[in-house]
Amino acid sequence: MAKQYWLFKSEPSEFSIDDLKRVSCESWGGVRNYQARNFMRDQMHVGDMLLFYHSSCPKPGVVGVAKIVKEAYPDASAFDKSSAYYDPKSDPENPRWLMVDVEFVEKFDRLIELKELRENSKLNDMLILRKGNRLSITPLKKSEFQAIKDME
DNA sequence: GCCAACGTTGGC
DNA sequence: GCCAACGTTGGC
Repeated sequence: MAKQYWLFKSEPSEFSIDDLKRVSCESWGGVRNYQARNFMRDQMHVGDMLLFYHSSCPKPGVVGVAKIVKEAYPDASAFDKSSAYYDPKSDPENPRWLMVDVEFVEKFDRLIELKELRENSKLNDMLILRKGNRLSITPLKKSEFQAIKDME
């Protein structure tokens, strides 16, 4: 299985690259979008690499790298009434929502801002740059992953 | 199965 | 805080 590449968005006020560095490994729960879930369920494998992106903050952009260390499994927060991610329609017998575990790899020496991503012609097709894109998990081409790493 | 209304996301 | 874009819901 060829290694695949992803971009994960996170609001740094909720969970930042520094948080991931501190805990080293985190279960990526709370995804409540079918497209993003399907990526996890159907295409994500142990060893895949991901770029960590900070969204909804003063300086959105890519801040580091992580990798998948556990493939999709049920997101228990969907069954937890006290959780902000509780979904009464997710049946424990047939869980609707999934999560993966990600492990910290590196924090970039600098933030690669959204503005710079837009200026890089190698990234013209990147989903995250498309207007109105709201997916929290998007696939990346290897060339895009590499191009962004090279911008550091 | 259509589609209007509504809620959420996320950049600015 | 605004607003464009999108996903989801629910009435019909």
